[in-house]
Amino acid sequence: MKTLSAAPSAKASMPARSPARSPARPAPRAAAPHPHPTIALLQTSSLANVVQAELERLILSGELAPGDKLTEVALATRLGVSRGPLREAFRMLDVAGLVRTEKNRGVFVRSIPMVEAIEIFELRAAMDELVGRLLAERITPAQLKEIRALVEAMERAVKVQDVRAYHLLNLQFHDRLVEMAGNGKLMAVYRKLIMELGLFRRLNLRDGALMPASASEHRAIVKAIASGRPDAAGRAMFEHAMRSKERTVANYGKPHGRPHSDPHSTRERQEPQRDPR
Amino acid sequence: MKTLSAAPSAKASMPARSPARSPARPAPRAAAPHPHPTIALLQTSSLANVVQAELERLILSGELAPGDKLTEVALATRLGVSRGPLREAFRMLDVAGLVRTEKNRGVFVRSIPMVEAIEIFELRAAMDELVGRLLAERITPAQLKEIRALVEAMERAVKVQDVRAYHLLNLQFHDRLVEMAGNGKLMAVYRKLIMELGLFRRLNLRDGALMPASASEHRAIVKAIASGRPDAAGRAMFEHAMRSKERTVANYGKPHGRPHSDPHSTRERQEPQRDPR
DNA sequence: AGTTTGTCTATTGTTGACAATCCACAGCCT
DNA sequence: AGGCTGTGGATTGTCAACAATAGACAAACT
Repeated sequence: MKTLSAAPSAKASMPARSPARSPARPAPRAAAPHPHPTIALLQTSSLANVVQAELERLILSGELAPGDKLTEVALATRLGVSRGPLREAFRMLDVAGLVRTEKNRGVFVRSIPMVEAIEIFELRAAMDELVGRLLAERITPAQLKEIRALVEAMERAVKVQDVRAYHLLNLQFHDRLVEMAGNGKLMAVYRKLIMELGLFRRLNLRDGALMPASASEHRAIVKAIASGRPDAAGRAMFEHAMRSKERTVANYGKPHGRPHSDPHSTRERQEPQRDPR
Repeated sequence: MKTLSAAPSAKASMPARSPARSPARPAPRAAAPHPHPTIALLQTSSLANVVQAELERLILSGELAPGDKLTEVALATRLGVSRGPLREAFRMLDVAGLVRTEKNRGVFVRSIPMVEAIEIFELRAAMDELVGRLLAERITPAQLKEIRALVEAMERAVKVQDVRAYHLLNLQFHDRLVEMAGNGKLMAVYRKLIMELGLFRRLNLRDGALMPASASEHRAIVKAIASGRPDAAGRAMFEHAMRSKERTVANYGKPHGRPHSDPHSTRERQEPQRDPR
């Protein structure tokens, strides 16, 4: 099952998305049961969409870092398209919160300031509480089994101190829970928030010391959900999200070894930095 | 430093909006204390932004109704711009959820199905719960006075059976509460959801009989917030939102006099409606 | 010397033209 | 008649050229 892989980016705007919940739209066109993948892509995605997805990937992977200026001709040349579709992709990413546009000056990769990250954590907590409530009422045994497996995988990662694996599993765990809650809008907003948090480097891993705490909270969440009590499950998830926030805030300013001076550091990383007075 | 953090997202969807409360954005460039409004607009808004705002207005006012096809040349001519900026505006509105794009077929005003409206109501409930929690802790006496005035205005509207006034006051009441909560991200997402709900006609007014219930819940909300107990305030707001959802669902299918066969009915209102099997 | 003004270049904003695709309808074949 | 095929018109997708703005550097003036 590919559940997760498609999760984080998932085509923010989505012409071709809609996994289960979208009302209809069975086949992109007519009644084509097996459209060749390339054909299907051609039918649904325009250049603007592809460019948008690719830029999203570049940004979330860190290849384009917060503050970077996205020059139109340079990027268009690099991606092999003209400026038109690229600009359309810029507009999508702007609304999605991944870039910021300054008129007549250009487009820049957004950087999420601490205060905004905190806001996102709080909002996510509220949404997670709803997730817990919904799941306590409607989760199936098969789903319970699945998330228990994720929790166990996380505990193994803790034992081996594999911070990277833990991080990915953690994302997958929460994403699956949100998805299982069965509220499409909730899921869409949640993923958008997680994407923006991806711009808040300084968060990724480091300090594996607090992994155990997080892990034990996960077990408590599953237990509360399995108990079938909406209030308890909601509270468990809310508290977990708020504690994640606290942990992040606590780490603020800590000397954090740069994750890894990435090989792309040759690129210019010019913050706009106008108005120097 | 320019604190350009001013209105992080807000701008994307609603450039010219946000009446009095917008944090700052005093001078777009340099240190111009009193930029002529027209100048300021020229400095910040490109055609794509203006077009986006105008389309947003047309859609939310109902002048462009759900299902309407937005033909590029027609709209571009009507608005006096070329197709480029118009297409960029389309991409923004697409991500914002107001229109839906089908490759090689065109852009259509989205229509929110009932199930999605319900999802939005639930999500809003979760967010409102957070709003209540936050407000119980940090609301000021002046703010309390303000929202009490709104509640009283709503009660007057109920007494006179002015459904339209009540509806607007209700929107304002909740918007102010969210704003007072002091979480910018929360506010941005909340407003986006409300905008999408605006596409869910069948909701606006009608059945003024249930106004009193809604109104009394508002008073309970204010009371809970004023009491300073986060749990109580959160619960009050959550329950209110969920009851709003129930009221809407209950009205589903009821014979509802078409709001008003608007004068624009001459326009084609062609649903795509392909795939007729 | 410091400040202001003028010019120049790189980059963005906008437009119009060209290519590709879809849809409807007419004509042909069985 | 019924269904398939091909053509025509309209609309969208993409591109490249043109106009406008911002930022930087140099010259001129006080």
